[in-house]
Amino acid sequence: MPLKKITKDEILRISLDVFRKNGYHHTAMSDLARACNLQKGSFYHYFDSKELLMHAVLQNTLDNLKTNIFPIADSAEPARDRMEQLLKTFSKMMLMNEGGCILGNTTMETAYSIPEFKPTLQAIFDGWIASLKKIYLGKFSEETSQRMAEQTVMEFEGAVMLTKIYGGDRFFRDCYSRVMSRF
Amino acid sequence: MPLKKITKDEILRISLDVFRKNGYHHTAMSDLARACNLQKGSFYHYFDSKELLMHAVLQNTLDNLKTNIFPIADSAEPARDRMEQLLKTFSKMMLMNEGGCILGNTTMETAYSIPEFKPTLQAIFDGWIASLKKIYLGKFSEETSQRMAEQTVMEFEGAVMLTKIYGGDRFFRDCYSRVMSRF
DNA sequence: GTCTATATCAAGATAGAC
DNA sequence: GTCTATCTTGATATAGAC
Repeated sequence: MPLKKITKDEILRISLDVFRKNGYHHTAMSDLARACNLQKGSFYHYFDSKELLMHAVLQNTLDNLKTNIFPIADSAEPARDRMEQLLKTFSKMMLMNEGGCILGNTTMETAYSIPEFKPTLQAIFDGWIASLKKIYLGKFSEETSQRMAEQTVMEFEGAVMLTKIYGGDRFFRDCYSRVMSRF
Repeated sequence: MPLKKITKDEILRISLDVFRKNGYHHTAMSDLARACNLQKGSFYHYFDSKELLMHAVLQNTLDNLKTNIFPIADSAEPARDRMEQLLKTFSKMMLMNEGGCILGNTTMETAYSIPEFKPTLQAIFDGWIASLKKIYLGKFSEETSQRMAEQTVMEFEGAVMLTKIYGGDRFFRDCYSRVMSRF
C-alpha cells in the first residue's frame, strides 16, 4: 500500500509556512523538501526552481484572497459588519501567523533587490486596499476612503512588524479597534 | 602617496546602504567588500564575520539615533515643533532611503528566524516609541500617548512597505499629516 | 513519483606574501 | 592594511536508477 502521494497544492501550503518563517533567501530547497517529507531531488519534480515555487506561492495566495476574502467587501451586509468580517478573516489568514506575513516579509526582503515578485505582491496590495476602500465608501468620500484604506494597510503591516519584536496580539487589537471606531 | 585608508566607520556607513538595499542574507561579503573598494580578504581585517558586521551596523544606527534624533523629544520647544523636527529628521535618516529602512527590513527578514539581532532592533523601536510618546504626553494622557506612539511607528513602517511597491513619497506625507493634525 | 548520487557554483572564512 | 590564493561548506539544480 503506497503512502499518499503529495500534491502540488500541499507543497504550496507547506512552502508558504516555511517561507514566511525563514524568508526567501534564508530558505533552502532542502528545508522545503524536508518539510514536505521529500528528498531534495524529488522536490524538483514539482517545481523547477525556488523562484518559480515562490512565485506560485504568492500567486496561490492572491487567488485564495480573490476567492475567499476580497469578496467580503461586496456582500449585502452593513458596512460595519463587512469591515469586521474582512479584518478578522484577513488577519487570521495573512497577518496573525507564526513568522508574520508572507506579503509583508517578502515585500521588505525582495521588493527592491529582486523585481520578479513585485507584480504579484502589488496585486495583493491592490486587492486589499480596494476591498477596504469599498467598505469605507459606504460612509466616507472617495478621497477619504482611499486614504483610510491605505492607512489601514500600513497600520496592520506595522502591527505585524511590532509583533515580531514585542510578541502578543495587542498591536493587532489596537489597529482593529481604531478601524472599527470609525463605524 | 598612499590612498586614504578606509576606516571602520566608513565601512559601517557603506555596509548600512548595501544591507538596506539587498537585505541581510542576499548580501555577500564580496558585495560589501566591492562597495568599499576592498578585496574580500582585506574586508575581514575589519570585521570577522558578516553577523558581527551587521550587529555593528545596527548598534551604530542605535548610537546615532540616541545622539542625534531621540533627544529632540526632550528639547524645550513646543510639542508641535518637536514632533515636526523628530518626524522629519527620523524620516530622512531612517525611512526615506533607497531600499527602505534598515530597521524594518531587518526586523521582517530576521526577527523570527535569527534571534541574534533582536535585542538591538528592539532597542531602536523602544527609543523611537519612547521619543514619540514623550511628545504626545504634552497633549495626551499616558495611555493615549503610548498608543499613539505605537500607531505612529506602525504607520510609518507601513509607509516604507507601500513605498517599496508603489514608489513616490505620498504615503510618508499622509502619515506626517495625520500625526501633525493632532497638534 | 521518489530515491541516491553528483555536478556546479557561490559564499563565508582563512593563510600567508608583500 | 591590502592583496592573491585557497579551503570548506552549503545551496541550486540535474542525472539516472528503481
